[in-house]
Amino acid sequence: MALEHAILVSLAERSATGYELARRFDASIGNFWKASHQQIYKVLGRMTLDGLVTSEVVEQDGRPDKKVYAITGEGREELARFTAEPSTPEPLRSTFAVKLRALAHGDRDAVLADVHAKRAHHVEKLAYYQASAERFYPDPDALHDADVGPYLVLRGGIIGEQTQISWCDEILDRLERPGPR
Amino acid sequence: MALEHAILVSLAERSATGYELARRFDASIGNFWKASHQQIYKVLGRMTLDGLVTSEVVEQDGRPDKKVYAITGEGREELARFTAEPSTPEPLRSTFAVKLRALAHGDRDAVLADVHAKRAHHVEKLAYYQASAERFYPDPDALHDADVGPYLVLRGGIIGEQTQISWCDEILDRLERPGPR
DNA sequence: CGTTGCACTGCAACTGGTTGCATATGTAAC
DNA sequence: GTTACATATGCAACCAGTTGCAGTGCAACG
Repeated sequence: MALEHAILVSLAERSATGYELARRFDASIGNFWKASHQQIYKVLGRMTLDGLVTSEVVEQDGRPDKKVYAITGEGREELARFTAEPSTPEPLRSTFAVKLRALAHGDRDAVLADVHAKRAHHVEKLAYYQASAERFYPDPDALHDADVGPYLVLRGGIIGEQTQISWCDEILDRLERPGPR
Repeated sequence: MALEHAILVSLAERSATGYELARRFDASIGNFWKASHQQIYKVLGRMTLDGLVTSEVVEQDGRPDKKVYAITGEGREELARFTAEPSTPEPLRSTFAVKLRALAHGDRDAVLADVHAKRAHHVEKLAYYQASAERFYPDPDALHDADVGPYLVLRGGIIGEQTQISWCDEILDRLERPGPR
């Protein structure tokens, strides 16, 4: 149930509406945890009942009313409890690896095209992460305490994307090698 | 629904019982797709109805009867169709990253202990992957066609684990730096 | 002789997440 | 004027996967 905790982290950094949270889950938080707005509203409802967050309706003109959610003391406790809990190794699921493993039983050219697309995707994400790093943490040796975690997460994103690109290169190098086909 | 395809790949390599598949999903296939035996039996049932696999009951002495599953022509077609289909970027979900991001709101020492545990886990997996590579593909420049896919998947596992270890080292380097805490 | 462990299959209940749809309002572009 | 887009919230139906339980039978360990 880590979506709850991702929401708590996000609200601990700054209170927000469900809609804003959904956008954060498209960008910053979304770099390591994806969630749709439907899911977010659903979970926010349960979290309110559980006392982890509270909401306040704010009227706006020119726009629909919104509910601003804030983390509660209980929410902060839960978040601290979560960080203290030992984590279990995360089961990985890679559709791409399934496809690659199926190479000999399928369409080699199509897989190759897919690897190219995957590579381009990771190049784009890497550029985005690197831009974020330069923008938000230009001097990584002098970070505020509150920034250390987010910075290290971003670093993980960067080296992760670099690795994916290297993997694609290794695959392409082998599959596009002169001769076979 | 990639579990179906993971099962098809596995059965294309060799026919098996649900039980055997479950064990493969603990090891080789399980390196990139996890599934419990309950899930596997459930999906095998559906796949039989869909005509992707067939099963034959084999009596054994000293052991319970078993159902040996084999891929059908239709299953092979589906597998080929799957490899030809462009894949969408996989939404990632990392509980560890959520925790790391929550560093400032939680228990620093506990998170640190968790990073150490995570590092040890990846070191172990890396060793296992490297042993597999040496055992099954001692000469990567001379692979059978059928082995290229599996080999490249294993390579992805190896560089992925190395990256995770580097990430842990970077985190530890920063968090255990003299001075703080 | 009892316990543990492996081989083997499966159902039932639940949870987390996706997809599709509904609804309301204002602003900007065509 | 109409169409599209952004803001804003949410329900209902469905699907994939997890957890817990249940059962058979043989082999090995102590």
